[in-house]
Amino acid sequence: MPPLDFDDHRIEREPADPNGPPCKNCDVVREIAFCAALSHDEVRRLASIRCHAQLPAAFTVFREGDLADHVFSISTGAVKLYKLMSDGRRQIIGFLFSGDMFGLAVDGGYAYTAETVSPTQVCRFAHRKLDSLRDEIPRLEKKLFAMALKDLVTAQEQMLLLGRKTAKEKVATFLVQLSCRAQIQGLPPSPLSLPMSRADIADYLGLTIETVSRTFTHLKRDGAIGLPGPGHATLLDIAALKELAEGSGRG
Amino acid sequence: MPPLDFDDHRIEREPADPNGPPCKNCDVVREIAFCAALSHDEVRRLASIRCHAQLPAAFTVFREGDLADHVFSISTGAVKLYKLMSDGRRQIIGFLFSGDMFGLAVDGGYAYTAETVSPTQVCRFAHRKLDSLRDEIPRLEKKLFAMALKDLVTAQEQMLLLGRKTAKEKVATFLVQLSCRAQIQGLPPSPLSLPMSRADIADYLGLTIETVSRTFTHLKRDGAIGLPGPGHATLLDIAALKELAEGSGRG
DNA sequence: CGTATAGTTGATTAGTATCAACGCTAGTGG
DNA sequence: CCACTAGCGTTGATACTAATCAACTATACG
Repeated sequence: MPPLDFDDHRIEREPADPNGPPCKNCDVVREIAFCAALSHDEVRRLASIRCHAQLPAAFTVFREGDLADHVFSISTGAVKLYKLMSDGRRQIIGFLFSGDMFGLAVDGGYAYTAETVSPTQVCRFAHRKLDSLRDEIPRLEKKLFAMALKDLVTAQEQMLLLGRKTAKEKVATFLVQLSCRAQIQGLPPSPLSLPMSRADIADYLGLTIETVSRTFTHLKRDGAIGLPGPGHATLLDIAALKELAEGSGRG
Repeated sequence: MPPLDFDDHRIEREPADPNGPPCKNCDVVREIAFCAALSHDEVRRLASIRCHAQLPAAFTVFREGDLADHVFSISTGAVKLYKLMSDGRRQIIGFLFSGDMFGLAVDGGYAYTAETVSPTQVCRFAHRKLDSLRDEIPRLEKKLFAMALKDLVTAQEQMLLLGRKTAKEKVATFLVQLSCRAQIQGLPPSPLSLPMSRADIADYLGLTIETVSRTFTHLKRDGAIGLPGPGHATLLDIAALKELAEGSGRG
């Protein structure tokens, strides 16, 4: 159990004055995905209700069922979202990285637990304050909508993975996902950083730790990947991995 | 392959005149979930861009990857949404019933195929026309957002099912889902209508036809359900089914 | 230096999938 | 009117993937 509350890690809070000078962190805020389409003034208004924090690894941001009073945006780092069953079985709903948002909820309660994977910088927005901005800035509302839809499409893709793919296909898909994700962030597709543990990967793919480990080993023996060290992987044959991910893993 | 286009089943089209009298189908339109929160005038404007159709069973409304030009709302009947892999493996993303919407998409292409399970009445809205209404009616935008979020929460719940639940838990969850759904529609929770085939249920739960059939039989032997005939099930011990659904199925 | 944790590998088991046969119902056509 | 066929669902036998149980290594930590 993390002993600290979110606010113990709070770094700064922008002044609420909407007529003040552009905040010194506008560059950072602008990078945040759901600010990308906004005007300078709109970004400033958004920044005025924001609250920054640096969180350590394995920090629980909120738990499933908690009152959903804030929305979060990741500046740097990685976060996992998961659901638990009463006997401890866990399903990781998604891994999130720079620019991703989380914490939107229906009926006032978060639908999943959010926990940092590595040290992570986040922005926090109070739902109450964000709601009024959403009313005033239609583009913000539309952007949030688009992000929710993209999450939905991603979740549906993951349902196909969980319900119908083999272990090998699952792991290949996971690696390709991370590779694509890295490229979107302007990073190279191949020396891949894997900040999450094998247990996290297993709970994301609906497998056990052992099966994930074995499958990594198999892919390495096949020459598809390299495992230079813990927390890292090189994709040696991305085409083969993509083929596997799309369904050639049942022969 | 369905030989007919959607338009071959079109029944009527509301007049576009926003000053005309309330359309004779306002009752029907009002029932549609995403109209529920709207004013009479707003409903009329929505109705003016709507197009009704009666579709037969097993009718493909659209395919994954098709240009996403319309959003659909179910008046009566049932629809399944699914994704296919190249070798034919299928994952059903969701079963939809009266009041449910589908067809929202990102990047202009549908992310899944939509097919009727039974004869189904739907409303169709052109994205192009709906978009301008969304700009004019903030409540409509908010309602659509809320529905997308609800779909996201449902998808995440299903990810837990697919990744971590046993066959027995999956089937129990499925039955409880349908039962809750029936109650929301004002129907009794127990004599349950199962319009979808065993194959559909299997592809929804990430199982095979045989395992679904066997699991139904087991639940029947346990006294939890009754199977009076094809397409129907009675929930004899809903409490036990809910318990199973939440995770007591691994003993 | 001892301990804890993450990861890998091996042996065995178990839960579903696969393959196969059969019954039931509905629609078809003689 | 009744065989014939096709599709769906059930049941049984067997196979196989991935889980479980267990041992071991490597690394980090106090």
